[in-house]
Amino acid sequence: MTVPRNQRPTRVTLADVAALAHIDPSVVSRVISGDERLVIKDETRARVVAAIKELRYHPNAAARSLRTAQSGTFGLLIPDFANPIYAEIIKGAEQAADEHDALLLTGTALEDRPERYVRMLASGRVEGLLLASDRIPPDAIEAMIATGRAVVSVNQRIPGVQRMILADDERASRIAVRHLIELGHRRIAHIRGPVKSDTARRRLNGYRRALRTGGLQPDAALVVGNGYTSEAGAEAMRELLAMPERPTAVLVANVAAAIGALTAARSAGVKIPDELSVVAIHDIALAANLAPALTTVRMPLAEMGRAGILALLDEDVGADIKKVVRDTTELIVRDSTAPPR
Amino acid sequence: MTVPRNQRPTRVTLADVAALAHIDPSVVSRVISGDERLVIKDETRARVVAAIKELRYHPNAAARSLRTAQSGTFGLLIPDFANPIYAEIIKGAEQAADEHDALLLTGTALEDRPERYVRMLASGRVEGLLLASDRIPPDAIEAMIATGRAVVSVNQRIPGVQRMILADDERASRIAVRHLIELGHRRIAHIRGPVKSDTARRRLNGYRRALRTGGLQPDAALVVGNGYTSEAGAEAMRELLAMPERPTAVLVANVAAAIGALTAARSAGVKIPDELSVVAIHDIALAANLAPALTTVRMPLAEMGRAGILALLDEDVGADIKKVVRDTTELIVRDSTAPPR
DNA sequence: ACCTTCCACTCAAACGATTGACTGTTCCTA
DNA sequence: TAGGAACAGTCAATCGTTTGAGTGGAAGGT
Repeated sequence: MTVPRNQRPTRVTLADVAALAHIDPSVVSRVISGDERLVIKDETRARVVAAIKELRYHPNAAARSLRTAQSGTFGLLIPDFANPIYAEIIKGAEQAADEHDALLLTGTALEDRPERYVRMLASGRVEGLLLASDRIPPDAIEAMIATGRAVVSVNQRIPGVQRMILADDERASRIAVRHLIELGHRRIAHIRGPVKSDTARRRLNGYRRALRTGGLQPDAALVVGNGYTSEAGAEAMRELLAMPERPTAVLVANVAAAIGALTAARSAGVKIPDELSVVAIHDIALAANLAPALTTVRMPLAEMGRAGILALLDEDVGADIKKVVRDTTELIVRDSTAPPR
Repeated sequence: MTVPRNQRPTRVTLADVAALAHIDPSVVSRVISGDERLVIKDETRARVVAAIKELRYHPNAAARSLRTAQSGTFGLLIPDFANPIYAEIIKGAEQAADEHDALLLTGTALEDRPERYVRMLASGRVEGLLLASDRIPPDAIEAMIATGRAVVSVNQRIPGVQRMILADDERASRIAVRHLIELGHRRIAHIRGPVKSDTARRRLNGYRRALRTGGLQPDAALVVGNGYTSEAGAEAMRELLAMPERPTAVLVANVAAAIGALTAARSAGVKIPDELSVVAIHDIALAANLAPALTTVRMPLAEMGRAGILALLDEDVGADIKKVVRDTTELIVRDSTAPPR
């Protein structure tokens, strides 16, 4: 068996196609781009199409990009691929990009090398950047904005970024807490996200507001935690369980933290939901497979990814936007919440 | 507050830098690329560097790419971002790419549009492609190979792809089954992956071989399942639990399936590990947070991603490779395995 | 018979960086 | 003191597409 030696038979170019079709390269270019103003005989067009097919011609992306100053690629920065909520954001963004014939280059914002992403923008490799990570140093943010290209943050506010796609975090918390109050809980704790996180703050606000709306007095002692990781969630749960008067229910600000919290509760022999109800923000497929299956508030993650790409495509880079995606925020009741004993 | 209007002050080019430094563009180019053969006064070099800094010059990626015929970007195709094992592969690949100043464009192989990825290769947008998905139609594979660019499969064999990075799937199964046998199990089942999957087949082989090595006779009735999803795992577990004479232990071919299997067992009221030991292939952070914490065999996922990128960087596209990454394959015992009652 | 319009194309200048081949000084050596 | 090396750069072609501006002939109107 011989390996077909496609040893780069000198790349096929527009000129090759044009020569084969006995026509000027510019016509081939216009045929490919579907130029409306092109007037051409059907027969000639057919010759061009046939030549493209025969030579398996594919336009060179770099040349096109150089000429048009567009790369057809957008960037998306996330903190960690292993966190399933970003998988949802990526899916939404990828699909939206795909629908607009663009590519999506997703990367983790390696804290030590933020200038990589500034370069991506400044060099024109990507036309715009979606920021879904809160770990980008302020000076890198500033440098990104300074490139004059589209930069949009999703799922968070970032100082200096005037265009953002947000979910209604407050409302998500309120929905969750209302559920717990309706079940009869009075002593409701909150495992919150990172202190410096914008979403964590908004979820905390929603938690407080919902308590008051339900006629309960927020108790600062019942707010613990400082992180969106399962380790942070486990740590916070241990803190709650060590309290002299334990809460009967807890809202966890993020599903990753909730996974750790459930594990910590299990280790401590606490029965869920009998002794403690748990509800978390973010619904992912995994939630149904936890023990017990986790009650969650679904957040429009994929929708935010999609909206982010649409915002990048919107050519008006100057205009500020603050779009809140909310339509699919809803409570999904599973087995981790029940009335208090 | 006025928004700084970086309304594209007509892009900064090499010529601008050269003009500011009173030198020829070619010198600037050579300074930037670190050309060894360039002879230049220290003072001149300093002027160039200062001009670059002052203008915030960043070389245009498209122009460079057009001239050098290199894009500095590699592609990685996965079936699904939500599957945590791919997060590991991505991490390894991204880091390796980063170390070589390359970018990684990760995408899901949307079954309906495989030609997108052929185009990515053929248009020169990516220099090489890593295939970690088994859902790519054969004709798309063929078209990719036909571009003459580097294509390497990771974690699987793909017909037509002569370069691959594999893990030792057989060995992973053997390690897992040996563990079960050492615990005293005699009736050991296997929840296998997709029938057409290469890795699933190799894991099945390892399972059979380990049974024989342990003096046990493989029983075809104890091999169930056909998928790497949690749904498939749950379904397979139900099948096992419905058997008149239940197994006392099961090897699940993949951690996603294991998650579903655990859920199904829990729903059926089966105590793990008391009534049934479960061990799965692939170790991910989540495994420690399942109920019970899952015993796994760690596979070198990140290492495969890394090795894949290195293979793409290896310019010799013609040479076949079959590299097995194995160094980190090891058993991680948690709470889901115990001696049979 | 002359002018205009339409048709079906062709021409050539960009886009911005890279790179092999030169050029014009000094300085040294034989 | 002629010849060559070392120095410090300059020149210009090239990568492959896109796109505004042109061109020559046929058809149509007056």
